Amino acid sequence: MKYADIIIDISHERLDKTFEYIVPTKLEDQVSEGMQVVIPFGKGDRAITGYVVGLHDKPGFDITKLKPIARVVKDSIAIESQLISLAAFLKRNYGSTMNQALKTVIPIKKKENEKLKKEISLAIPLEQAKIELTELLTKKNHAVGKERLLRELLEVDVLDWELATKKLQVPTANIRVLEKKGIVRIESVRAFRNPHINKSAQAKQITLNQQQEAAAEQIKADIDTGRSKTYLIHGVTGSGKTEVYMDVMEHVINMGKQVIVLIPEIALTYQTVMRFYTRFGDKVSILNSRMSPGERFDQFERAKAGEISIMVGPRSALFTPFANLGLIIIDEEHESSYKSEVVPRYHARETAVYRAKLSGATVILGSATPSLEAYSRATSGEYQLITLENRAKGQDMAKCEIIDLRQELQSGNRSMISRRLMELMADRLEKHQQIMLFLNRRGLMGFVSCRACGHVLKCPHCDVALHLHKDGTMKCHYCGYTTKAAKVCPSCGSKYIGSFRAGTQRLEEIVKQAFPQARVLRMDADTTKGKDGHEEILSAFAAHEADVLIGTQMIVKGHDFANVTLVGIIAADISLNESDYHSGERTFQLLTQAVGRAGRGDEPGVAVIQTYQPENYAVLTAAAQDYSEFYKQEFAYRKLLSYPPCSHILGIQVACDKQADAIAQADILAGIIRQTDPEIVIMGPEDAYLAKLKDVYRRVIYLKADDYDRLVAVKDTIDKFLLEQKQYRNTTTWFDFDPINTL
DNA sequence: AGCACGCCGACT
DNA sequence: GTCGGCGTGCTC
Repeated sequence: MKYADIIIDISHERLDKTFEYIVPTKLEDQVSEGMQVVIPFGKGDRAITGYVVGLHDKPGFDITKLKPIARVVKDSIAIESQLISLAAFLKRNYGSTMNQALKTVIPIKKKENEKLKKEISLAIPLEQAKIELTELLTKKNHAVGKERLLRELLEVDVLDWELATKKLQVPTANIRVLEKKGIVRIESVRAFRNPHINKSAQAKQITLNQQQEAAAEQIKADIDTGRSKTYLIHGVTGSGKTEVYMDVMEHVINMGKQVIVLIPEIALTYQTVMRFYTRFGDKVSILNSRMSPGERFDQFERAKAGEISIMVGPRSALFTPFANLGLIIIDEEHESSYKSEVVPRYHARETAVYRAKLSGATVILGSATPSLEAYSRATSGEYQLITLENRAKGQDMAKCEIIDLRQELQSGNRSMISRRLMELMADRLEKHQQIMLFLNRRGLMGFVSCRACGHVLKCPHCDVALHLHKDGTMKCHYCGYTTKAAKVCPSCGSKYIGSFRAGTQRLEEIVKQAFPQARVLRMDADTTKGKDGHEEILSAFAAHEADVLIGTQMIVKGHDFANVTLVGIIAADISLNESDYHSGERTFQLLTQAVGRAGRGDEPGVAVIQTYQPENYAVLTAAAQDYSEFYKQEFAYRKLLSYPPCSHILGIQVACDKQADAIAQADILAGIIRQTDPEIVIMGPEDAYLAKLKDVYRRVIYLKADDYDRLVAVKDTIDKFLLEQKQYRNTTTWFDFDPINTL
């Protein structure tokens, strides 16, 4: 007799353990580790799905209480044991239930999303079929449907079920009868939905330059000796990291192994995807967030079936069920989208390294502005550092000018655009070259406030400002609360109340005013509403249908515009004023990327950085395009204040609809932490950044420790306590290790 | 999570 | 006397 350990598909801490079931003899050859099964659970034996995570011959529980597995879920993708250990890794290192971890690791199984295509074909030789047909015609009132079907089958080998029933109007009963007689055969074929069909593009021969060649050869040599390593390719913008990736990818694929390529969500554009298609053709599959669960499921099935060898996609593509994974590439490794925002809040970089270890695969991280985490590991020798110092085609990096906005103001210019930038813009417009203006402003603009007393109108359910919409309403972007736009200030009664327009919108007006002849495109949340809004604006700009492109971060990522010779950064220090330890790093990355947009073609580029803090190290080092200097200073700062990567942070959030309970529970947890690890640094409990969201109050506690495992230990202690405590069961607690966004 | 068991209040 | 409130406990 076999016994199975099963994780049940209910995400609740109290059920977050394995339950043992008997494997019925008739299911013994079907049940394996990773299989999805249906089991009777609880008093009423209600049918619940679960995942088999272990099998053994001896029962480990009171045998009289064991129930048998009901059935195996049909068409489920068995999670390989490797992915189960990945789930265990996520649970341990990022905090979640095993069920939540398994769900992030396995493809969403939705049977209704899986289209089955039925096909009809002849089950007998052609000659015999002809006889059958003539026999059929001798009958007086013979079924015309059958006749049509047989005639068609004499012509073609296989016939689509849909085609037969809809177009040929053959009644399904007729087909069934023919099947019973053994004349035709009906087969179900899975209809895969591959989102991209365009194969017209031609692969062009790519030759690596010396620098790229050296990088690729180094990695390939290591792969050949069978030692899996993690590489960080630090290559300046335009150095051609992608060519290096592709060269190594080809090598790995020729070895019969598979490759996962992670790219940031925002870079998942047509161009990026096409580069892989033209090089590798049908071997490539793409995952993106716009795909339906069914489409994603299909792609994972294809990967498991061995139909593809490359999966390109965002964070979640990391869990592609490849049997023989040889390489994981993480492009733009520093991007924050590699950190999950839902439990388990895993980081793709660490998780990729772990998955690679499990299957002996190699990891390549690439960035022009590596994260402090990756770069510090590279300098310590944990990762292999590869540097690409020159642009692929030998172009010079753009020249940078820093404009001190304080001086600008002193000399009477109150505009968003400095005189120097104006001057350069006029020059470029005259030369018919293109300009990009970059306003480094995140979200929260357009809120409504009173100009008399400064009162800001907030959502009654959330701790955030309401946004004014064009239809005369005010909306909360977090919960959707909508109300009529206020005419007077609810606080002081003043009628001088209004919203600030988004910065990009005002910038557009200023540019149009100053250069009435210039064609201006604006790219922000307002102008990119449609599905391909992004793409449309960018390709219009690439086709030189506009002279000036104005936008937020989204315009600085990934696109090559050969004719852009001037990049203006309107306010470099806005992101510096964000109150978390990443602000310097984020500013440096954004500025470097923005500067890197200039001078991609033959003409040299110029970048103008406008700032109120021209002496700031992030601004200075970005202007000088000096990563190592930036790294040196930023690392010293992190070291001094014990921030990652020099130390680790655990954010704990307690949420409850009753504010008093949230506060009380957070205090209790803080007490427990003090007890279990008196040495650990505790900050808080305090209100979360959004203290109230959808009428739920949130408290946060931050812990700091040099040793990650100490934080894991605290998490485990809290988990255990939560399981045992009876009070405050109405609160929910979750963890965020090394958080990227302020909780 | 869901369901049963169980011990107290206001009802046919 | 019983119906039903939701507190407590358990689920292989």
